[in-house]
Amino acid sequence: MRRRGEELERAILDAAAQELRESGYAGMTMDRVAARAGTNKNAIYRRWPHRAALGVAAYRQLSDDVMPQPDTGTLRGDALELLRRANETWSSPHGVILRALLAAAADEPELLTLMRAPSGADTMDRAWLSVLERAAGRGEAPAAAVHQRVASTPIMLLRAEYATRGVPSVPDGILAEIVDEVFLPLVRGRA
Amino acid sequence: MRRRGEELERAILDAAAQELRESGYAGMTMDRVAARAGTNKNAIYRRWPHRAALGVAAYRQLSDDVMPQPDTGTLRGDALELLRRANETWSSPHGVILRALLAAAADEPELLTLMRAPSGADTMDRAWLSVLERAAGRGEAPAAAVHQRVASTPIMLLRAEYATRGVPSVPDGILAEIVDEVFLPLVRGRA
DNA sequence: ACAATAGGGTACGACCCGTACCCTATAAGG
DNA sequence: CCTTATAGGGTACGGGTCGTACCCTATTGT
Repeated sequence: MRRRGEELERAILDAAAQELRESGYAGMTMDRVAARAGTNKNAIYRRWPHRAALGVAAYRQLSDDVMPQPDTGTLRGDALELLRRANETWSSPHGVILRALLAAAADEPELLTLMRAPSGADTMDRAWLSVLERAAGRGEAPAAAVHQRVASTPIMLLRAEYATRGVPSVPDGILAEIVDEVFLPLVRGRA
Repeated sequence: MRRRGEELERAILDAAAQELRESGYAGMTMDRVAARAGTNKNAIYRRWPHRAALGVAAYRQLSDDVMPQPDTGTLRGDALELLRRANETWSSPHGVILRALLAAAADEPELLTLMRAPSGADTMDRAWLSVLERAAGRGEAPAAAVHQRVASTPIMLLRAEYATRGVPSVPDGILAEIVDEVFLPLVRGRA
């Protein structure tokens, strides 16, 4: 009863994901993945060329969370809510792994493109855009502010916050500052 | 004639910096640094605990460029100029090394704080603040917009651009977009 | 002159990646 | 049903790296 193809691939991915969970990307070594999957590195390298490629694939197993739309009735409330959720995601164990992967793949462009989807960048952007659209519908924001780059700004700032500080989690005050000092003035102008 | 203390330390740092220049951070191996400095790893590890620590210290040798104040007469011109310079810095060989170091030190908070200074974050922030202050003096910006977080936003966005795309350099159109769609509306509101 | 210190030389253990080789179970095809 | 190509399993290895240990020697300062 020797596993093959699909089944074996699943087993490898599960093992890699488990290693990621337990030891992070730095601890996800090929030998350990092979051992845990009950196979050998041969079968792994036949499928993924690098350790990093396996890491990305395994991370994908790990994260398939959807980002539900918040609807607090105000632009500020929606924005703060989205930012808080993003902060939770990034500071969670998943986020730690994700950041390690991003860091490790910093100089391999192909891996970065692979990372884009699982990092939730697209669904995230859509969520922010729809928050902006609803605000525009309520008259809380001008139509000109419904813009891709405006929508992505708060997340970019949060991400940069993680990159510059080494903190495990960004304090809530910073989130509020991003919303009140950047996002809201950007959308509505300064009152 | 055996070198000691200050002199030896200089030689090690110079060797490390040279290795960084030639082979990047990944290629800056301890053995090679020791060989190039004409010493051995002993002397290195007596001074720096990690490879990463030596990398940071060596990078400091490499980059002591000042950021001269642009003064184009308009807020938009100043901002675009600062952003272009930052883009050049980040896309230069130095920038590549810097990014590799930042990535490598992503999970060691002490190293991140060490990186803050050489990454030019402080001088950069001051430059942006003074641009904002001059704009306020000309009546081009409200006093409320002279704010730390406003000042740091464009650089944060540029940095995030480097992080998400794997590009060696951010195209000028993106810089203009950051200025026109985010920075200027943020400072002056939407006309 | 002599002891404490710091460098130099070298070797080593531990770890990891990626590859090679050889054997065997399985699946497909005649 | 038998044969053959394929893919897994086991294992070992080369190459490279980090960080440490040991022992000897030059230099410094007392």
